[in-house]
Amino acid sequence: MQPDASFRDQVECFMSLVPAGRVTTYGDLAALAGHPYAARIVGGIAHHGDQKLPWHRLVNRFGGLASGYYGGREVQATILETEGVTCTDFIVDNFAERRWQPSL
DNA sequence: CGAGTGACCGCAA
DNA sequence: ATTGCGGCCACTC
Repeated sequence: MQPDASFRDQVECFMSLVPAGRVTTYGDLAALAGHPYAARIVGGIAHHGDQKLPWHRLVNRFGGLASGYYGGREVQATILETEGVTCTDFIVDNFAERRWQPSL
């Protein structure tokens, strides 16, 4: 969270802080970056951002996997299971309890 | 610089 | 209950 870090940088920063076995929503990341209404930007950036970041831990507010994820949703689901997150029909199981939050 | 786009969110019909 | 539409903001071309 550098002062000169752009919205995109802040999102990527929080993203890298997300622990394995935990997921977060676009809206939450956007709000953490300081723009609660920029949830779409997070997704847009993600597609153009670094695949090295845990984008697979990004889900919509329903806890469902994103559509059009790099490689395919099945890949993301598999990765999430590898992280310790169980998914059913591309939906994170116990999403409410698996949702990661920075200061809560 | 201007316009278009986007892996979303929320509400209305 | 489900479906459709608009809107906010930042990033890309």
